[in-house]
Amino acid sequence: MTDKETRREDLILTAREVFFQYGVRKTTIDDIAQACGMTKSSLYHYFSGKEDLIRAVARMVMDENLEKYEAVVAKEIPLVDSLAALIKTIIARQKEMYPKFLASLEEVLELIPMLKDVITGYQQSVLNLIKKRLTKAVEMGEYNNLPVEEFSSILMILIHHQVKQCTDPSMAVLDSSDPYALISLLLDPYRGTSSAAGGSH
Amino acid sequence: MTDKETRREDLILTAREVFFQYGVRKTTIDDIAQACGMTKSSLYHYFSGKEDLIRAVARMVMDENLEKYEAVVAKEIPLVDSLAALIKTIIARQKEMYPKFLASLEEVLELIPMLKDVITGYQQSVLNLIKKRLTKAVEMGEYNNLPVEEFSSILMILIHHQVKQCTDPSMAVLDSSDPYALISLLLDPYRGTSSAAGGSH
Amino acid sequence: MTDKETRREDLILTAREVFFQYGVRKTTIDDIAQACGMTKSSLYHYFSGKEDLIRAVARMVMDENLEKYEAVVAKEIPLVDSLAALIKTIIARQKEMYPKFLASLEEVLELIPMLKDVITGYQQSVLNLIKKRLTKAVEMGEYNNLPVEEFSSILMILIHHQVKQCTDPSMAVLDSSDPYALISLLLDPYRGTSSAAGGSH
Amino acid sequence: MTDKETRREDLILTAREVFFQYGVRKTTIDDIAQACGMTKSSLYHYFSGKEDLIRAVARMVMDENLEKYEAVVAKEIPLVDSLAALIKTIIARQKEMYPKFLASLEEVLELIPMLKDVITGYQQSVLNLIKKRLTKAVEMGEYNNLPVEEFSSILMILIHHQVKQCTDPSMAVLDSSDPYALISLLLDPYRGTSSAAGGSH
DNA sequence: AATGAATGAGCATTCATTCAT
DNA sequence: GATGAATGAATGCTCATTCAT
Repeated sequence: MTDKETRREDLILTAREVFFQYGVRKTTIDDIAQACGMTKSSLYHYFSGKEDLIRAVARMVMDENLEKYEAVVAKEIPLVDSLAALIKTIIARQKEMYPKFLASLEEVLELIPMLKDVITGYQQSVLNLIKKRLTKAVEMGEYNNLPVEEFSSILMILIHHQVKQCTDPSMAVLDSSDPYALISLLLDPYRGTSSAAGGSH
Repeated sequence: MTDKETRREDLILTAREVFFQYGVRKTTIDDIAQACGMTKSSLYHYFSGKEDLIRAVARMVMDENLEKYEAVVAKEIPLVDSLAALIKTIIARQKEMYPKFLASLEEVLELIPMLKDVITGYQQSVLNLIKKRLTKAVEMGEYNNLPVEEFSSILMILIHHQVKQCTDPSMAVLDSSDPYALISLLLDPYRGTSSAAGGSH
Repeated sequence: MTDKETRREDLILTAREVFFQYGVRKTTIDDIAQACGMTKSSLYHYFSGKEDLIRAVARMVMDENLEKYEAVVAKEIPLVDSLAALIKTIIARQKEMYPKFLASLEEVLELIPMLKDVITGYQQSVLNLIKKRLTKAVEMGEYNNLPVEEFSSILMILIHHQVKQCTDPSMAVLDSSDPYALISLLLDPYRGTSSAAGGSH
Repeated sequence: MTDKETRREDLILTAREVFFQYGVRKTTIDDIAQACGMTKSSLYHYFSGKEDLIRAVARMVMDENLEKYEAVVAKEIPLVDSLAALIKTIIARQKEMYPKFLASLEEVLELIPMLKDVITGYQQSVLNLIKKRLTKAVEMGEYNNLPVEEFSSILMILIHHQVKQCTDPSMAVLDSSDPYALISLLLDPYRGTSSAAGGSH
């Protein structure tokens, strides 16, 4: 990686902070430049414009996230634990780094509609992670008659919501204190006779 | 109601149309004034600013909606039918009148964070509608062991998502073609022995 | 004319001064606003943008000019005197009001290509003025065998050049001290036997 | 010529290409640097700034042109042919190499008013070429009573205009299809009795 | 009650130029 | 001799809001 590319990566990191602190739309090129300790014009040395900047940040965030989530789901633990761990990871990631992540994604779409494919692809990837995990659980006989398609989506949506809630607790609709309980609640009716079905919670 | 207050109500109606056609952020005071057949400045006689306008519209919309939703849930039909009807009503309301409703709510929050309480209250009201209906179904023995709290929230979240999807189908995660089937899927495991438990679907 | 329209006309007059002092491209909206004693934003109350402003000024200038030129050519004097008077009028107009007139017209075209038709039309109008006058002289037998088409164009081009020279004397190629002599030089070979052919110079 | 000077000449050649492809104003230092296969900063080793660059290119272009034009006029052919050939050469030069030449010259003047002397000198040189040729024709008895001064200027101006037209046909005022005919038209009245007066057209 | 007029703060982008290495 | 990095100044346009009439 050249010097310029390295610096660019650093700048993306900084930009990410700013974007997710103020939101994508309210963030000025000037804001980012200041946070980077340089002038607006200098920033244009590394990025062709605000869109380029947003695109880069979005890509970085999505890549990082997917990598982490895949690692979590890959662990050999019971389904419910696995999903609960996934939720916790996702939420932790938001809290730790991007308080306005999802709100921003929607803003991003408004500013750069062309990014829709990228974002949709990202969401599909997360959805597929869940789907694969459910399928595996069914194949191993831990669950019977589980409508994998539907439950993948339902879980995805619930996760999405909990992530949002953790960003803005005042919007709470569903008590997110215990993801494990929530998942159990939904999946228990389909639990198989296999002794490995439940989690170790 | 004074003359001024009556006029104000009319203006709110008009503003609502404009807000939900262009979205809250993109709508300028000028847009609304024009639609109201008056000038920007005149609008300031009735509203203290854009925030006041948004607040008023938001309140009106929420009140109207709640009234409609309550009427739907009040009907004496099986639970699943009732909930499916609610979803359909909510979605229909969006499509029919406010194609950008939800997007706008989020924009609103960004522009006027102080409105958060109002919106949260609205969502709690909808949630309570669902909770009451579920409770009633349980009390009537149609469902057993149904965790009302949790399922109210889950349903609320899924409705929220489906409404969003109907606005922007490209973001689809869960196939929304048949709300009835989805609800059945979730509630069936708790269906009681009572013959009235299921819907007439 | 409403108050706003009157004010607009005033602003156009001021804008004209600024445009032709600094040139169209170098003139900032801010420059004009300042000259008008108002702020940028206020100017946008009267004009939709820089293009609108330029368009308005261009129209005003062309209309005024054509009116004056037509009056000059309408006078019942010998051809050479008539044309010499036209040249003098055009030049006087430039000197008196718009030191950068022609340069600006070209800048205008670069900024707003859609104005090309308007400008071309203006030039055609001036050309037609000359053509009509030549034709009349031929019909009255003052000149014989005069190729009207060609000489109209040639005269037009020479006028164009002299106007340019008067703006920037350092670019002088043709001594413009005596337009009358120049025109005589070109037209004399075609002078008819009629005693009215020449001018009273 | 030192190494640096040689390199400078090369760079001027390249810069010329770029200037006349995009026009002087729209050409950025970066554009030229890229075309030269170096960076902006490096260019500043050879030129003190954009002005220096423009100046150098302008001088080169003028020198080249004058050389070519002199060669054309030096040929021993009838006057009208000679002038027609000159026009054709000038126009060809524009079309072949610098589609934006004249526009650029005017842009140049706007950007660097100090270049006015240089350009004026160039135009005087071309004018002198024409004057010399006319004088020679008169001395050889091909034309009588031809006002050399005036006609030199007139021809110069018409050439200038035709060159412009060939760049932007929409601005056409004078049909440029046949320069020969135009020149004949102007000069014929002064043709001498000498058999060599006319052209071989 | 209504309005025309005016405004200030805000923003993405471009480009010639400088300078340390 | 070459370059990457950094910069400052410039510019057209938008919009919520205020105020005198």
